[in-house]
Amino acid sequence: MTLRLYDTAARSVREFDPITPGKASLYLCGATVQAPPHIGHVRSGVSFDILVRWLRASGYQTTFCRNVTDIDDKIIRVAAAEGVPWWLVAQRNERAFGRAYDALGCLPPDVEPRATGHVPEMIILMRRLIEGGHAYPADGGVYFDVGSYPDYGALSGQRPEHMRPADDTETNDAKRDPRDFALWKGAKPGEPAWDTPWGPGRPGWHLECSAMATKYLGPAFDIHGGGLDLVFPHHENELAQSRAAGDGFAQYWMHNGLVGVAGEKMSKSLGNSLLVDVMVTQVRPVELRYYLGQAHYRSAIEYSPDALAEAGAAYRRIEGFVTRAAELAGPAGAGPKGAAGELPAAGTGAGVLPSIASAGALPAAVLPEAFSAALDDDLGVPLALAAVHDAVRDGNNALATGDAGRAATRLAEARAMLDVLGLDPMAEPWASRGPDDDLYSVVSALVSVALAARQAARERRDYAAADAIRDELHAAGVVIEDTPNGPRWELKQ
RNA sequence: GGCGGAGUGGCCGAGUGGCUUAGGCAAGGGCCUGCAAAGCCCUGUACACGGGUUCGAUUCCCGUCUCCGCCUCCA
Repeated sequence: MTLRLYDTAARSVREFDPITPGKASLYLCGATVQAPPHIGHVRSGVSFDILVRWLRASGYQTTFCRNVTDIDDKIIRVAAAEGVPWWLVAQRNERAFGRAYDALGCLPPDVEPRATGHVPEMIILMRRLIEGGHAYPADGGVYFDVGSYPDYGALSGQRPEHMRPADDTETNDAKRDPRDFALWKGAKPGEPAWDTPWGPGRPGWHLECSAMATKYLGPAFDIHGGGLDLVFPHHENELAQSRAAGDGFAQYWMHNGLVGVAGEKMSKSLGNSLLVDVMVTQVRPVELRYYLGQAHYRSAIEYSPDALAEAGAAYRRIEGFVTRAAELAGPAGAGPKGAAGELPAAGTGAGVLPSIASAGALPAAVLPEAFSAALDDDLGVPLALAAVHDAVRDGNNALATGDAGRAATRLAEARAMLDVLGLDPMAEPWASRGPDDDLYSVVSALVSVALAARQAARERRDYAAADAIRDELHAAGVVIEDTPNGPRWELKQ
């Protein structure tokens, strides 16, 4: 089974046939750092993070480039409103995006270029376009001549003749045609500017992505990704300008579905943004990742607190199995959570699987066929998660019947699958405090004392006392479970 | 006006021309447990509406309704 991906340009699923066998290159339109990220932004990040992990797990040597657009109209506007330099706004929001990606467990890209650092590359690209008759300088700016490029509209299906004229067309009569778009915007008084042969100004949004993508991935690369809302005009314009300049550019265009709230797209102007910084204080980041990743990446998500809570419950079921099975597997597979001290080290011990994130390892050997087939089919995460749940159920059965060997096998499978999805509870960044933690050892000792007292009470059938101890521990955030091998405990929240 | 997408059981969410009632959450029943928690087993209902094609359609086609995204800054 080979990887098949939906290509927006082809409007169909295509077999992935990379430019260089064994390698994959991916450019993702990342943040325009004009505001802090909301969960729609990180849904895109999570979706393509899963793609990168799957490409690597499938053996592709993958180069992942995710840009930062650190100059645009809104950044300038926000800075002016606050009376601070534009770069202060850009830096602040870039940090917030970085926090959000990290919090959601998105692997860092191999390259994360900023637009303002690539003006020379943009100048070169503009010069090529002007010399080729596809662009023209006018009134301080440089514009792409849509009429010079017959394939314009190939990606989005939009035809220039059908486009609604922009409302502000009359205010920009430098353009030869209303549909022409700015490659470079001429400087206005008080605005940041970079020098070019055509005068000072700043990058147009589309140009920078073409310049950065081809600089780091080559004139032709494999996959270009982004949110569905970027298909037109942004990606259409990128494609037009790069192809017009003679570059092969992206071979596959992938777009993730948007996250809606109350029937509307999330957007700052509507005031309905669910900011990641706020969300992660209300829900565990790993559960937020599960929620954003569980639906197919091309589906629209309509946010609701209930749906988020359900996703959290589903994840906790998976996590519960992994934690309990790892404890049974012994120290080699010991979980990050509070381990029940006295459990016998039964089983073969699954050990700690190498993480794709850290080692680029290939756990494909342990990946169930159903899982791989699901992801190969245009990243079918929903079906892949069904395979995870199958392993969890069977693993729980094994645990219940004391079949340690089978439990260990299922644990290994589950963790390998979860690693591909960035959801392995025992891998970075989800692993929580464990025996290495100073405070943990104190808590562990205290809980052990309490559990011993509870056991004593149970043995003399003083259940009221035993339950009182359990309730008090519970109130303190320590949850007790009695197992055939004795009580175990975990810190919850 | 143009382009694209969606309407699935209480909820989230896959998928397919006729056997997967995907999977999860929630619910009910049972097992286990001193009780609880966790876990396991079992159970239920669906495919927006109206036509058409077909031996047969939730899945294909047409129409209707509703919704969403884009055409302007946007993941």
